[in-house]
Amino acid sequence: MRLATWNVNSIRARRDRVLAWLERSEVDVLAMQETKCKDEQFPHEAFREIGYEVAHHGLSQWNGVAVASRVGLEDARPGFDGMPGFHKDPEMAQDPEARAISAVCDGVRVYSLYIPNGRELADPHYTYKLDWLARLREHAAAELNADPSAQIALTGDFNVAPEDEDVWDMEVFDGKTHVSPPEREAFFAFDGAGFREVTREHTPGPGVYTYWDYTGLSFPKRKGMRIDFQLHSPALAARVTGASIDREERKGKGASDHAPVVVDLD
DNA sequence: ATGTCGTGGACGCCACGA
Repeated sequence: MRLATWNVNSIRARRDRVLAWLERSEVDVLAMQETKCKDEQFPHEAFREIGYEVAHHGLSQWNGVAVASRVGLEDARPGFDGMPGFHKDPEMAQDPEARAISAVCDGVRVYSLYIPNGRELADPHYTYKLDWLARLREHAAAELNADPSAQIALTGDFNVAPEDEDVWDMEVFDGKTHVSPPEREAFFAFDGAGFREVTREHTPGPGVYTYWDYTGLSFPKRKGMRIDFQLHSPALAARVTGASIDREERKGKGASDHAPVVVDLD
């Protein structure tokens, strides 16, 4: 089975490009983030025509996550137990956001995750990001604890660059989000919960990224970040035979600012 | 070979998020 994750940055703007990529990439399951649409706006029929069933969770023009599969799609669940919401005023009620969905595809529970950006270190969004990651870890740990043989994939845009080599210049990120010690601790805590990041060993750096900002010619200048990952439970990680980052998809007009991150399973 | 992109609201720009 081939399992991919891709922040598509609007499925309506990217529909034909995503479909064309699916048709030639031999991907069986694709987790998408930032679909930027409500459920009724998702182009389910176009995916169905090329053989993929889709579970989508979108509440507004922000966020939006989906799992597309051509090997079965069962028990789709939006969110996860304990998922926090957000409001820019911490005193107000926190609004739910469409940042997580999961479904079982050929025996694997695949999560599509869009971790909050954090914005600035002093922003409430940063606290939200850390809380969101901690709650996700607690949920994933409980799910694995209930069945240690479960095949679980936590895939998506983590908005964390875990290693210094995951950004093009650490000095530029001094005092910024994505590289702060608490964010990195929150990321590595998944390892302690039994979830191993499986793509890096097959796509070693430095200079290997999954995201390049649209501004300032960052892609041709190779100023990117590695922030998209796949964290697998032990039973799933044992099946991994390879991984790749399709940076060709970042090229040309109409590209997402993220590249697909692909894992091959036996 | 490329000097941001996408969405929505009230337009033909602005606000917002990234």
